[in-house]
Amino acid sequence: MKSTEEKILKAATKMFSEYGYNGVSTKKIATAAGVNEVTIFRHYTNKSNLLQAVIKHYSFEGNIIEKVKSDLTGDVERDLEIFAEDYYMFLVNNIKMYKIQMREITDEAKRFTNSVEYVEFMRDYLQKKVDINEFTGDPSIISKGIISMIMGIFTFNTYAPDVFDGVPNRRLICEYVDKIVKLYVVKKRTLKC
Amino acid sequence: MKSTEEKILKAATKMFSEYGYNGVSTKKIATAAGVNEVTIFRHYTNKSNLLQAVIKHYSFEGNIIEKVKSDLTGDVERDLEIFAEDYYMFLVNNIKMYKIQMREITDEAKRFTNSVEYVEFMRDYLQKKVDINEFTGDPSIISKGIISMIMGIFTFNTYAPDVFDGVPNRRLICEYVDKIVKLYVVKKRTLKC
DNA sequence: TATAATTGCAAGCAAGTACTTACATACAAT
DNA sequence: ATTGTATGTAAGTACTTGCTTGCAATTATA
Repeated sequence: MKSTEEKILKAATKMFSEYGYNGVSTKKIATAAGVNEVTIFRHYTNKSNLLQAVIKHYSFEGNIIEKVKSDLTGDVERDLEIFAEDYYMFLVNNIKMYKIQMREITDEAKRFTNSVEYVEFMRDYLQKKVDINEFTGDPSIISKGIISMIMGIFTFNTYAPDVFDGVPNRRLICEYVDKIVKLYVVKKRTLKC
Repeated sequence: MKSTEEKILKAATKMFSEYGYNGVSTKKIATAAGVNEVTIFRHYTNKSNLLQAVIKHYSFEGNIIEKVKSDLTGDVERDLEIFAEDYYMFLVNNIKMYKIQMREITDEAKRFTNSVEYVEFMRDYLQKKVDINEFTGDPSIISKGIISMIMGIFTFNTYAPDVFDGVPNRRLICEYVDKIVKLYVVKKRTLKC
């Protein structure tokens, strides 16, 4: 059984992501959550505070660095795929928060902080592989390129899937990772796509 | 001297892109435009209609297909750079509309229609180059990859520039185009970045 | 069983919103 | 000089919104 706070938080996340902060009323959020409007104010004081709670709740939920750390194998080629896949799944799983961040967070420094950490972590990983001569690309550029590509694919897929005309996201991601492998990984294996 | 309608349209574009449709009042748009609120209703009937006018006005302004057609040289390597540069500049020049599209257009089919046309045009261009053996990549995948990469770079740069940590957008774009040239262009020239 | 905490309900308030109406003013075309 | 057109001003209407208050009902705890 879900607690009242959870119900409110879940409904708020859904409504904010669909209609935007100013596009939905506390009354509607309450209805969606199946609680009385007053209950929202009792728990979160005011509407703005509720949005902050939604954002805060998300940052604990989606710890992508821990996830990728536990997935990595040590093999550069495989790990590049994992970096791409994990980041893509992170966006897919947090699509509501992605939309909220796009719309409501006005402070740049607080937006996509997960992505900032992720790209730094990937850069450091690749640098180590460069040091032991397993990888020849520029870690800073490659890591930023990978998450940019995935963000772009995800953005189009979310807002204008027509652009891809049926070509699946993973195919595009795989093709891109393949290019990097071909050009910069020392011991290449077979191509995946 | 700008006409009243232009002043309103410009102010509305700015306000909608910054604060969202529901985040700004007609009163505020009027003040920003330096006209009386009533004048807005006389020209655009209602607020929703004003948003439509903003979107419509933009679709005439940013004809990216005509632009790239006149820029293309026939040389694959150079033209790939042009496709990338023109699309990037298109996004930069229309950043306000980009934000409005993200926030306010709920009908997917009407979002990023320019990009849909652009990617089709690029795909057809590349297919011709494949037919005459100047290019060996998959036109459908490569064209979608290019605009995805640029969209991703632009998205991060707009919403979370921290991700790039000072690395310029054009550098990332150039690196990506270089990869495609290296792998798929038959007669390669020198590298650009 | 008694007590405390959580929630629902009804009413309301102050402010803001989109939009309207009526009238006055400025200016350009005839 | 007159007329039509575009704009400003002032006032107001009907509605929504965020938020509060008081009280009753329910549930959990002791």
